Amino acid sequence: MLKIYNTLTRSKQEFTPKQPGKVGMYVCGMTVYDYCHIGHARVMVVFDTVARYLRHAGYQLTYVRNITDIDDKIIQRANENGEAFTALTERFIQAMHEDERALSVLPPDIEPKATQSITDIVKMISTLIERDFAYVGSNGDVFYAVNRFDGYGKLSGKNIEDLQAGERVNVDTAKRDPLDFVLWKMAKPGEPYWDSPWGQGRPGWHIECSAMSTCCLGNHFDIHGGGMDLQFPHHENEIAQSEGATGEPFVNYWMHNGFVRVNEEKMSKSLGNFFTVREVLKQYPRPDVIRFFILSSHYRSPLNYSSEQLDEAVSALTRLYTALKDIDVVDEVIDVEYLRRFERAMDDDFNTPVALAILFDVAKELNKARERNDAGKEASLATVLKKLGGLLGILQENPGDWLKSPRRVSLDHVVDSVAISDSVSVKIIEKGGDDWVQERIQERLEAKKSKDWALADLIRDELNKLGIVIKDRPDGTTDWHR
RNA sequence: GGCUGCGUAGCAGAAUGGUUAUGCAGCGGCCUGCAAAGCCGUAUAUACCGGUUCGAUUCCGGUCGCAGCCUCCA
Repeated sequence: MLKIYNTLTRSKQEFTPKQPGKVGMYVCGMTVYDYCHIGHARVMVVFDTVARYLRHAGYQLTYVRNITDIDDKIIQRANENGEAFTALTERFIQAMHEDERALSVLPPDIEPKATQSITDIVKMISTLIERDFAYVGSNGDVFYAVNRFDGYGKLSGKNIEDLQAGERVNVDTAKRDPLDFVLWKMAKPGEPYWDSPWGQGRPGWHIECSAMSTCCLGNHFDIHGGGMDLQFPHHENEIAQSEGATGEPFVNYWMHNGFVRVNEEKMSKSLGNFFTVREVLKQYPRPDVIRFFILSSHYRSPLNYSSEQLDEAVSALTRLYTALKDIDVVDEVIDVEYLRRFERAMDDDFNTPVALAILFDVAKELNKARERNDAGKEASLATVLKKLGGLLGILQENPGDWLKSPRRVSLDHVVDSVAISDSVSVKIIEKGGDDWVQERIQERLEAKKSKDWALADLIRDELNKLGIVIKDRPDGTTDWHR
C-alpha cells in the first residue's frame, strides 16, 4: 500500500486515487529564462521517479508538468538580450529538454505552456470575478481577494493575521488588501500582451498553474508537486484560485521536495550559488551519476551538493555496474523477494535511499553467486537488479561500456572531445584513449609473460594515474575500466 | 518576530520503543606474481538536559545549533 506524505495534512497518508487505477499528477515546472540548475534537476528526477513508480504500481498515470514561458523575469531578460521573449523561451525550452534527456528523465505526458493557455486563464479569471473572488484594482490589474477565501493558509500552515502582521512596507495601493495577489497584469508600453476583458496584459504567475492543471486533469485531481518554496505563496494561491473558481476541492495530495544546498545554504538563483545541469554534466557526464546523487537522499530532505557526493555516486554505481558486467539478463524477474522489498521501500513515501540499499543487497548476492559459479542465479539476480534500477532510471546502460566511459572527468590535461549526449560533449583524458589503453595493456601482458614484474607494475601505475583501473582475469587476459 | 522542518558513526544517508541499514573511506583475512574487483570478518553513532517506560536514538518537555517559508525562487 503506497503512502505519500501530504503537505496538506503534514502526515503520511495511504494513497487512494480519485478514480481507481487512474492517477492525475501535476508538477510545477520551470520558468524558462535561463539554464536549469541542480535544484531544478532534483524536481525533474524526483517526480520522474514518482511517475515511474506509479506506473509500475499499475496506475494509469497522466503526468503534467507546465512551462512558464511568460513572466516579468522573462521579459526583463529578453530586453537585456535585445531579443524577442519568444526567442529566449524557445531556446531555454530546448535546453531544458536536452538536460532532461541527459538525466534520463522521461517526458511528462502533457507539457502545457502558459502562453498557449491564455483562453483558459482568462476564463478562470472571469469566473473568479463573477463569483466575487476577484476584482479590478485601481491600476487596471485584476487581483484575487484573499479574505474572500476561507481556507487561505491551509497548505502552508499560515493564517491571515500572521501574514498581515509580517507585511512588507511597500504596499501596492492598487489592491484592496496587501495580501491580494495579481491574476491579470496590464501591459506597459512595449511589453508583450494578450487581449482580455480587462485590457491588454498578461497572466499572473499563480493563475496559469490553476488554469493549466484543471484543464489537463479536471477540477479535482490526485497529486500536485513542486519545490518546497512553492508552498507559499504559489500553491496556497493556486488552491484559492481553483477552489474559488470551481467550488470543488482542488488537490488530494500535495508533495514538496526539499532543496539542494551548497554549503548548508539553499541553492538559488538569487543567491547565485547554483550549478547548472550542463555544467555538472561536463564533469559527471553519465545520467546515472546525477540521478543516483539525487535519489540517495529522501526527496523531502535537504540534499547537499558537493563534488565529494558526486564522486561517491560514481563509486557506488561502479559497484553496481561491476556486478552486472558480463551477465546476460533474462526476461522475467524470478527473485520476487527483492522486488517486494523494493516496493515496500518505495511504498513508504518513495524512500529511494532504502530502495537503493536493496540494489546493493542484490549486488552482493549476485557477486556471491558469481564466486560459486552459479550462472543461473547470477542471471536471475542481474535481471532483478536491472529491473529495479530501471524503476529508478539507472543501470540501463551496457555495463562494459559504462565502466569504460569517462564518468568522472578530470579537468586537467584534456584534449579530445567526445559527444555524450546532444547537449554535452566531454573531453577525454590525454593519452587515455581506448586504443592507447589497449596498447599499454598489451605491453604489460608481454612484460608479465617474461615475468618482468617491475615493468608490468610501472605500466599499471601509469594507467592508474590516468584514472584507469586494470584487472587481471584468471584466464590470463586483462580487463580495464575508468 | 510568526510559522515549518532538521540535528544518527570519518563522510553521505535510512530505520526503529528492546535485534546487521546501505554506500564510500578504515582495519584484519581469502584470492592475486603483486594488484584491482569480489568474498569473509571487524571498529566507530544517535547534539545537550530532563521526563514517560522494565527499556528511548525512537514518545513528551526544555536548551543549543542548522536550514527553509513569511519577497521572485524548484
